[in-house]
Amino acid sequence: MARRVRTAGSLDPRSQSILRAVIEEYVDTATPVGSAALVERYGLGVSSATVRNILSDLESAGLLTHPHTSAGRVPTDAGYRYFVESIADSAILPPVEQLMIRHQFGQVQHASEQWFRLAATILAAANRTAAIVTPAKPRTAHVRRIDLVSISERLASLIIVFREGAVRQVLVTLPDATEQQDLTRAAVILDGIMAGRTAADADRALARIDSSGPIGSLVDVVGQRVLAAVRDYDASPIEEVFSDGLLHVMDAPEFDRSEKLRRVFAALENRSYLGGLFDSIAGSGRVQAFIGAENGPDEMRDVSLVLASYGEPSRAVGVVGVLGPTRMAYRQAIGTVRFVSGLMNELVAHIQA
Amino acid sequence: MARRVRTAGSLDPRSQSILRAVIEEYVDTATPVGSAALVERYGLGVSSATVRNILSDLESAGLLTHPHTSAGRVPTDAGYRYFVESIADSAILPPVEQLMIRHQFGQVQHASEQWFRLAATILAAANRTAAIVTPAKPRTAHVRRIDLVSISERLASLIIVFREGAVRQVLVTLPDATEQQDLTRAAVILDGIMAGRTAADADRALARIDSSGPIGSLVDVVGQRVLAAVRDYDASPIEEVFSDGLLHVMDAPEFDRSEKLRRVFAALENRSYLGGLFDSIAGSGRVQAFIGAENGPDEMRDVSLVLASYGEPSRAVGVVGVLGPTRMAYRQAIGTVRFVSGLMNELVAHIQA
DNA sequence: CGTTAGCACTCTCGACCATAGAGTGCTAAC
DNA sequence: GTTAGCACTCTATGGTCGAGAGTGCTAACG
Repeated sequence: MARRVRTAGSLDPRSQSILRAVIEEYVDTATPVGSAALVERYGLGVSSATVRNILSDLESAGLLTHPHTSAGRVPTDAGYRYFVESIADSAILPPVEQLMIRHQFGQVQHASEQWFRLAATILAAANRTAAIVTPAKPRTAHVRRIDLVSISERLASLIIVFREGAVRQVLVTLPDATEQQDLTRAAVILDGIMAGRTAADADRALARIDSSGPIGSLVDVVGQRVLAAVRDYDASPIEEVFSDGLLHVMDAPEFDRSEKLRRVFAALENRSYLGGLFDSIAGSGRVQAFIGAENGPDEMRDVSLVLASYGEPSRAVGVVGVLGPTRMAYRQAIGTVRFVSGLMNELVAHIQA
Repeated sequence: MARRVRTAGSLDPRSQSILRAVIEEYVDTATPVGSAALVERYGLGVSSATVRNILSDLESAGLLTHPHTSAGRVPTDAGYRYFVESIADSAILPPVEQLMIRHQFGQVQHASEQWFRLAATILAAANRTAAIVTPAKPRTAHVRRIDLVSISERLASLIIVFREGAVRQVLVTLPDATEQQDLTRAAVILDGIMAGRTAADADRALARIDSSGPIGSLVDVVGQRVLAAVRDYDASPIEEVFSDGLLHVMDAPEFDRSEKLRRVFAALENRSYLGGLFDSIAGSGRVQAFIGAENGPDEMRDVSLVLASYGEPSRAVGVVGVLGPTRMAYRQAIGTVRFVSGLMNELVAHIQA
């Protein structure tokens, strides 16, 4: 009897508040919620019979389901979606929590790796879910600095600092026995050639290099390694994924029997999936929720992600977010993710000034 | 009727081979093994009744147990221990596999991080267990090189390269607006002061610095940050843990119901436990197995670790190893861990030459 | 004296069944 | 439109039963 409710787009206020109540209760208890429990615990001024009618309407609107005839209601993905849309704008972290998080960032050493870890830890703890953070990564990287440190006669450590903040270190086998002094000279030359360049630029610049003489050939060899490293960095869709709170996911009762859990972990270890997802939000600047089956692949149909990108789209962007069961405290999740992504924005802006 | 068997120390050959058969079968099937199955599948030239007698002896020697009266036998931790001792020396990886692993290491970029990842991946795949690798870390680190890269007027990236191969990057807020040129000068000065030094040495050297003048105060500020970073590096028991194959652990039937699994993951996230364990093997240079309850803490009583250290004890040491259910293919595990740790040894020796 | 066949005994596991409880959907009255 | 009442449905729980697996013991055997 879909009288009151026609489409998910327009719900009368009472239906809406009952939907909220169902979601709230289900998020809390993880068991299907019945009409009696709602009336009892949410002081709606009506009887359970009335609530039953409305629940039935919400069900035919596709926002709730029934595991079986005699069980209570459970939100569908569409139900969560409706809920999320309705709260998205108002989900803002209370100032107290904002302050606490800021404080924690103040405590830590000013190394970007520490920030990513901390961001993941904070998100995980605040939401009792898993959290994911990726470093900001540019589409095409620019070299800022090149350094060579002698390790032994024929081996050196090549260090590349990118404008976007990342640092890469690789070992280089040298064509001839070489002193630190010559390495330093080569590094200065390369620095002059490469600084500010992208992989494509650098390729052209390197072609014009005079590779005669002992230093020349050294510059040539190392230059090629730099190029390879920059290309390598460009090619990987995500640099690294910092995660925390996987235990929280294990604790969720819906992942009791380990099959679903296994699928989730498998999807997480598989970076190409995350990479694709991240592409789709990179630069949008807004918090986005991916609920259950919306995620596409089957292995993620039991979880939701709440993600936001940070950074300047024209420079480098990264992603922060939270992963948990579809039965997730979305308001809290959206609030914390929004705030933390804003914070990461500030940090990145600071670095790329 | 512990006739044939008195202590775990001396077993007659037949008992020994039956113990092996039980372990082999149990590792394979994960179900208690009965006398009939043994006779049938292992062509022992005796009847099941005889085998039963021996099984009973092995049980009173503490090497096997009974889940309940009418079930087959299951190895105890002591049983595995006996088995491990008896094969430890002979567990050597076949040359073909050695070659394949070497080949894979040859494929990868010469960056130490990649090696750790690869080592973990190889160990996990070869044993169908989880694998753990930590970078080689010195007890007290020596600075090899210091570099400063300007990010903005008041912000610079400080890069510290350690003799032992690690690289650390932190951001430094500068006391005054500073050009790259001055940063470079400061870096050269600091490099002169710090190179080859430990935290303690550097502390003394820094105290004697002339911190007057603009460069002087810059050197002072950055010097303190270097010191802090070096101390920080010294203080952390493990730099980082690379792991892979956690999914394999989830797949083991003994971790069906997730409680045990949860405990294992919790123990893994908790670094202090791993740190302690690693301390106890660091520098021994041998492959060591920690079987079930031998691990001490309850949360690890269902798993075994097969670990080896690598590196020069006087320099830096790291750990490689494998983590799986106590029901683990120890021969394979010991073989691969031994080989990979040897490989890591070579790589480290190469770097620290 | 070690080995073996035979057998009674024990315990688990899955199937089956009955019952209690939760919650719905419908009807009829307000 | 709301509500009380009630029949109905489905799950979850617990108990019983039989089959099957495997042991331990006893007595016979070489």
